[in-house]
Amino acid sequence: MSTHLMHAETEPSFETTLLVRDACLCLHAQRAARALARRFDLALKPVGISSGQFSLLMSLNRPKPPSLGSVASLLAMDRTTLTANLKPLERRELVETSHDGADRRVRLLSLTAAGRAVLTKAVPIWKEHHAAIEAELSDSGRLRCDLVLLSR
Amino acid sequence: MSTHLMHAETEPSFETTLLVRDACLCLHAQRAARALARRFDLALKPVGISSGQFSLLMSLNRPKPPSLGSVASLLAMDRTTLTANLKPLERRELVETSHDGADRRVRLLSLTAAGRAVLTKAVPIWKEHHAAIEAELSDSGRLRCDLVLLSR
DNA sequence: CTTTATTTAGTTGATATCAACCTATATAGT
DNA sequence: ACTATATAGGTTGATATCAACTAAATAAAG
Repeated sequence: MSTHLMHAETEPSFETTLLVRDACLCLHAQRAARALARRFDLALKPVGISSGQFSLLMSLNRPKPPSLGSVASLLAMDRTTLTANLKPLERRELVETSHDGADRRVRLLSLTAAGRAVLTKAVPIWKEHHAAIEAELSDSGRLRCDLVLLSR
Repeated sequence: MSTHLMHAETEPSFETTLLVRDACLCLHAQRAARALARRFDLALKPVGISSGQFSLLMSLNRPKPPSLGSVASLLAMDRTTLTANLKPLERRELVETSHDGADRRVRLLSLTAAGRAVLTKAVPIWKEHHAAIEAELSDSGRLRCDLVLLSR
């Protein structure tokens, strides 16, 4: 009788492991994200922010202050993660929060002058390093497109 | 005199922000990694492991126990992150460690029978959900290839 | 056979990540 | 107005992530 018909749960073979390791997009995305984050962390160290903080500060550089929830959604990040990420930036007074007059539940996020100054120094660094990374890829536009798809 | 010649550091415009937000592969990779992790976290919840723990357990399913460093390198993860990630798995006795007789610095990692049993249940879930994700992409092989490139 | 450099891993401290649970405010249905 | 539901956000606890520093063992240089 075959194991399939018996519904026996045999342990995954080494071959299965290799297949999963090679194929798993979740793993590959994590690996790539970690490697990229470290790369930008290092590049942005002179400015004193991490890659994630750069993305967050950038997302706050708008004409009108966005709400916490909309930024979390933009970054595909849990609301509570964003709350935590804001703490060190508020402590360093790069970001400040205010309340929406119309809807008192909403917490609006905005950059301080110091926050904008940090971005001013960070953007040229980002441009330089991002260009280097795109040069390593054959079609960065297509990759971006796929990543956006995966983010829903 | 132009601001360029003065090397004046003007604040990044909203247009610059939009460019960076749209283009930044670091941000897109983080977003995709977060979204994929959440998706597999949810799928693997019945088995009691996270997506990261699945990847780690899978990477230990080998004929010969690998060293901590080699696994960290495989996962493109800091050594010390791996040390931390092992703790809950060791506590639950899904993973155990031993020492290499030849080189006493090396810590060898291996699955316990319980760890293999968890993988046995997790692999079919992974296969199902991973197939669904690949179906959403036009060319998953190419994406994988790019992600590997970015992981170095 | 020492002395030095390299490799392997652990510890600490800061930040990041999310689920589960909770509060306050706003909106819809009656 | 009044209750029910939905929405925006916070708090807590567990795990994840990495840099900086430390300790131990090995390998290389002399």
